[in-house]
Amino acid sequence: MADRPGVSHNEAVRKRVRKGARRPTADSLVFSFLSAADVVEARLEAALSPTGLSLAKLAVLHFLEDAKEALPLSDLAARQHCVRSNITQLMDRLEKDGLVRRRADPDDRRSVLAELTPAGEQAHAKGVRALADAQRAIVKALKAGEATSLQNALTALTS
Amino acid sequence: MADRPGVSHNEAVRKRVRKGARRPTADSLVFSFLSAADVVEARLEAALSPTGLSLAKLAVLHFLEDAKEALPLSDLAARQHCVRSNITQLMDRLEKDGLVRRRADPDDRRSVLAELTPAGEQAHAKGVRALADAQRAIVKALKAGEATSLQNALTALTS
DNA sequence: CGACAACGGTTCATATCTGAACTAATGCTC
DNA sequence: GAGCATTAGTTCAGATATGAACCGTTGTCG
Repeated sequence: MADRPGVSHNEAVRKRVRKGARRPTADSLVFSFLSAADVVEARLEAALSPTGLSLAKLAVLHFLEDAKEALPLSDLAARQHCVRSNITQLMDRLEKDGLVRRRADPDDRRSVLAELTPAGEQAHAKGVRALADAQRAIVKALKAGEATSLQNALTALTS
Repeated sequence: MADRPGVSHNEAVRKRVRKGARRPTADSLVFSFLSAADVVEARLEAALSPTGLSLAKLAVLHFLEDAKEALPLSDLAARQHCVRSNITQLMDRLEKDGLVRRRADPDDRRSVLAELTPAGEQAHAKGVRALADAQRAIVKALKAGEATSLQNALTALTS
């Protein structure tokens, strides 16, 4: 077997799902949940890949487009729910891609502002379109009732 | 805000969930799904962290314990659903932790076998216990019907 | 048998991510 | 206004992943 591209990574543990259990055990349910999430995430990532974007990169572009103005990197970290060092690196890659620019904040010399380049705006538009298509395709697999009950289960799980 | 530990990483994009939409839109459902998975995964990871294990490491230990014999690294990659280079590195770290050993395969000089050390067996036992507790706690948040309908939705999503 | 494809592992470059340590700038407080 | 905590960003080390390139080994086939 060649190195398959793939659904992948940590999905591993999750796949230990006993077949044929009628009332799902705690571990089978939890792991099939995580495994399903990996599958879904991989599909989004795959839908995005022709645009050269990842979910992480698109998120940054999206925040900037959404805000309609340059944002401090801390702000991006807060919106991304990640640590600042992650944004530093993401920005490095996005800047190398020519999709964003770093700019000094005139009002606070500690702060660095991120802004979209024209290329960044275009990439964002493409990315959003590709993503929306993929999301619709995914949700289409659910019957109406399933979508609602899934939503309820998600709320229960994270509350 | 200090760099909070946390739930984290790519959860970012997923959080763009419109509040108060009665019939969830495709993107809100998909992103709240991925976001919920991050929360759940973070809880498992947190439950495991006192044992010094990650989900990735525990999975490897689990496969070895389960097989009751040394396994070739390719085999681990297949079970983990990941590329072989990932296993090479995971094994390096596990070996540094003293939890597994690499051994030559007498029947195939290309192959390298992984086997548990006594410390690895103990770590596995602890890890499995911690994980099971966490899984039960997570599933307990679901009502009986919710668990079943969640399972159905997961099947529909990944089929 | 000898060429060559396929396999098993490693190595390297790269992408995400975290968290700790550091620097510079700002704000607060006595 | 000097001193100190806080904030913003970066840097570094390290975990987890992918995928390409590489090297022995094995197995197959003309």
